[in-house]
Amino acid sequence: MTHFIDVILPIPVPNKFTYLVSAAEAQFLTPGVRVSVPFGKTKIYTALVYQIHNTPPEVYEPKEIHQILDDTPIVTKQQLEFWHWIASYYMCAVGEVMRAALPNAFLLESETVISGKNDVVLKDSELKDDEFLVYEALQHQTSLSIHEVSNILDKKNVLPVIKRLLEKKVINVQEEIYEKYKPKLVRYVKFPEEYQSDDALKDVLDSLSRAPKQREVVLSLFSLIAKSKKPIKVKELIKTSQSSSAIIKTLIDKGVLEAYYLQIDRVQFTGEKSNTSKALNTAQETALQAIKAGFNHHHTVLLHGVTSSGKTEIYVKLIEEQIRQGKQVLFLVPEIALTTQLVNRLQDYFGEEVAVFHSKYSTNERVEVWNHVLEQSSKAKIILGARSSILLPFQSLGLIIVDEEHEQSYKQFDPAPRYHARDAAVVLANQFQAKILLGSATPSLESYFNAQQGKYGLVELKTRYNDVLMPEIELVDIKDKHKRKRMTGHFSDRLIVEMQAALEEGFQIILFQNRRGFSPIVECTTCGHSPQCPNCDVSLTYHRFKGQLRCHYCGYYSVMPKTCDACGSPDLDTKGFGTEQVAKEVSEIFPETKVGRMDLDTTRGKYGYEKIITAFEQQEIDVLVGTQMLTKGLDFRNVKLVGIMNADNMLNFPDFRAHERSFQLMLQVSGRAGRTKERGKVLIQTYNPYHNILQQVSTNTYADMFKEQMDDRYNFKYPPVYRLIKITFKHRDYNWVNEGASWYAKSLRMVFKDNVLGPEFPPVARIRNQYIKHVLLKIPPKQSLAKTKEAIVKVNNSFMSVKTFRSVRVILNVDNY
DNA sequence: AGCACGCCGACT
DNA sequence: GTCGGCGTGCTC
Repeated sequence: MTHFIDVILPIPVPNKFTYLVSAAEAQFLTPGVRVSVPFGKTKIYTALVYQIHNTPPEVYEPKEIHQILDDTPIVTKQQLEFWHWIASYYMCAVGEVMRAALPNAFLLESETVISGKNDVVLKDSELKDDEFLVYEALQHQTSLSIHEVSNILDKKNVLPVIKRLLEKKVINVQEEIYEKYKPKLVRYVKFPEEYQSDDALKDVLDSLSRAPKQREVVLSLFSLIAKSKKPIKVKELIKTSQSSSAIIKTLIDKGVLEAYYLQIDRVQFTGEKSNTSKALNTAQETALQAIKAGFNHHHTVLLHGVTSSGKTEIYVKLIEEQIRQGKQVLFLVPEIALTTQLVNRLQDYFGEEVAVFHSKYSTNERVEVWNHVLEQSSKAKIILGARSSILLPFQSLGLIIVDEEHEQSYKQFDPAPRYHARDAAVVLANQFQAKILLGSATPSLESYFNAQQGKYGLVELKTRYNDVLMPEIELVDIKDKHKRKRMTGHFSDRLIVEMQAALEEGFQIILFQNRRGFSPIVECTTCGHSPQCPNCDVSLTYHRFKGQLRCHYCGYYSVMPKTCDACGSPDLDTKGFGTEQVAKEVSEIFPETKVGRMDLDTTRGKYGYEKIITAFEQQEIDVLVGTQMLTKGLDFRNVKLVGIMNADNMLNFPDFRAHERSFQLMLQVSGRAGRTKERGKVLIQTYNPYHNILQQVSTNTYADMFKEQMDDRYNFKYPPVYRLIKITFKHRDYNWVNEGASWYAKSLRMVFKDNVLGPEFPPVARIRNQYIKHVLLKIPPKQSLAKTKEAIVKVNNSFMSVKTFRSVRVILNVDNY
C-alpha cells in the first residue's frame, strides 16, 4: 500500500498539498510534525503534516518528502482545528495562519548554495568576467550562497551567471536547509577529573608559581566551588579573580581547567515573588463572586469596571485558582510593550510561572516560550501576551483574560490572517471548555451588546480602589474662549490656571493630543497650495524638530521648503497642531517646567517607550504630552490634572465608531488623573461642549452612551447589529482599481442587493503609489455567515478568472472594526 | 508568497 | 543583436 500525507505550507494558497511517504515514514509521522518538502522547481519548504492517508491524488504525481524535522508534534490537534476556524471565519488560507502562528525559527527555508568542482581546470578565456570572478572566489571558499555571489558581482540578478557556470560544468548547485533556532549556551568552568583531589590541586598551584595571575584564577575557582555547589560561569570566575578571558583560555589550553556549556533560557525571571496576592476589598470581592457565578452559566463574562477599580487584583485571584488546578492561563493585553507595569505586578505574584510573549521578542525567544507552553512547563503557566499569543500550543487552557477588551489593537489588519484576538479567544476558550473574562472600563459596544443579549455574563464594578473619587471632568468651550481672546496658543485660560495650580502643588500633568508632529499641514497663504506626498494622496505633515515634512503613511520625507512650491510665495502657514507643538507651547507658557513627549516618534527604539515612562514615574518630567499611547493602562501615582487639547478632531473622524472611540479614549485618558487620595481633574477643550458624547464623558455615563450609540447602529445598520466585511482593491493603475471594484460590487449586488456599499475611495485614496478602493458588505442579523462567505468566494473566483482583474489585489477583511 | 518562464526597451 | 527589465501563472 502506498502512503501519502497532506501538508499545510506557509503560503497564501487555499489548498493542502499531498506528498508521497514510505510505509516507515507513514508509521512515524503524526499530524503537527514538521517535514521539509520540495516545492516548485527548486525550493525546499517547511510544511506541517495535517493528515496521513492512502488515497492517491488523481491528477498529478505526488513528490516525495525531503526530510522529517520533528520527533513529536510541535503543533497540537486543537491548534490545527483552531487554525482552520480562523482561516474559514476570517477568509484566508490556513497557510497564512500557520505563518502567523509559528515562530519564524520553526520555518526553515532552503538556500541555494554553489560549490566548485575541484577536478576541472579551465583556461581563463573560456569564462566571461563575471563567471571568472565566481570561479576564482570558489578557489578560496568551498561554497557560496546566492547572496554572496550577488555581493561578489555587485548586481542583483546573478542567476544567469550561475546557469552558465553550471552548463560549463564548473560548479555544483544544491539546496541547503538549516535549523534557525539556536539554543543559548553559557560557558562554565570546572577542574578536570584528574585535578579534583587536593593533592593534584597543590601540584597545579606549584607549577603555576611563576604565573601569579593564573594561580589567582585557580585559587578563586577553588573558593567559588567551596562556597556553593552551583556550576561556575566563566564570566563569574573572571569577575571574582579579576582576570581576563585570555588568562582563562591559557589555563584551559594547558588542561588545568575544563570548559563546558549549558543551555539556558533567553528570557529569565530574576526577581523574587512575593507569594501572597493582595486581599480584595468588598467591592472587588463581590465582583469576584459575581464573575464566578457568571461562569456557571456563561463561558464568557464581561467585567465592566471603572478605571483604577482594581481589576488586576481580581484577575490575580482567578488566575491563582486555575493554577491550583494545574491549568494554563492566557492573559491577553493590547500591546505588550505598553504594559511593563502589569508584567512586573504579575511576576510579583507568580514569579517565573509567568511567560511573556509578543512580536518584539526575537525569534529564538519565541521558540522558547512556544516550547514551554507545549510542554506545559512550570515556566509558562500564565502567558501574558499580545494578540498573537492566542496561537500558542496550549494543552490545558483553563482561563483566558482579555484586558482592555475594547482596544482596537486586538484586530490584526495587515498581513492575513486578519483576526480579532478577543473574538478568536472566545472560540479558543470554547474549544477547551475554558472560561473567558473580558475586562474594560469602557467596554466595546459589541461586547456590552452581547452581555445585554444574554450571550455573555455581565459584572459591573463601579467604585475605584481605596475609594478614590472619579476625577472631576470640566468641558471648556474654546470657541467662546477664542472670541473673548482668552487663548494662548492652543491653551485656554482655564487650562493654564489649572496647570499652574497643579504644578505649584508639585503634581504632574498629562496633556492629550491625538496627533503627532508639529502641525499637520503646511499651507501657502497666497495660493492655498500645500505640499503633498509624491506616493500617497495626503498632505505632508510638518515636523519642526527635524525641519522636515513627512508622510505618516509611507515614511516619505523632505526638507521644509522656504517658499511655496506652486507660486513661490514665502508666506507659508501651518494649520492644525500636533503633540510637538503642544510641547513647545507648554515650555513657552511655563518655562520652568520639564516637558516630555510620548508618541510614535519619541518611542521608536526598543526601549524608547520605557525610558519616557520611567522618567515620568520618577518625576523627571512635569508635563507629559502624548497621543493615545497614554491611555494604555498606565498607572501614574502623581498625576492630578489631565488636559485634552481638542476633543473635536476625534469626534469628527469619518468612521461609524468615531463616537464610541472618542468616549473610550477620553474616559481612558481621564482615568490617568488622581489615582491616589487627591481627586483628579480633567479639562476637555472643545468647540462644541454640547455634543452628547462630551456630556456623557463628563458625567461618565456609559449606559447613556451605549443606548444612544446603539440607536444609531440600529438605524444605520452597523455592528453589533449588522456584521461587516470590507473588501479592499489595490493596484498601481487608477482605472484598473476603478473597473475591478465596480465589477466586483456589481456581482455582489446581484446577491446581496442594498447591503453592498460602494465602491468608494477612502479618505487617502493612494498609499505607496497604490490606488485603493473599498466595498463594504453589511450582513443582517439573521443572514447565515457561512452562506454569505460562500457567495463572496464565488464572486471572488469569477473575479480572479477575468484576466484583466487578476493583478488587482483583493483583500477580504471580516469584522473590519 | 516565491520563482520560473516569457515578452519588450537600452545598451555593447 | 543581447542583457536585463518586469508582467503572468503554477506550485503536490
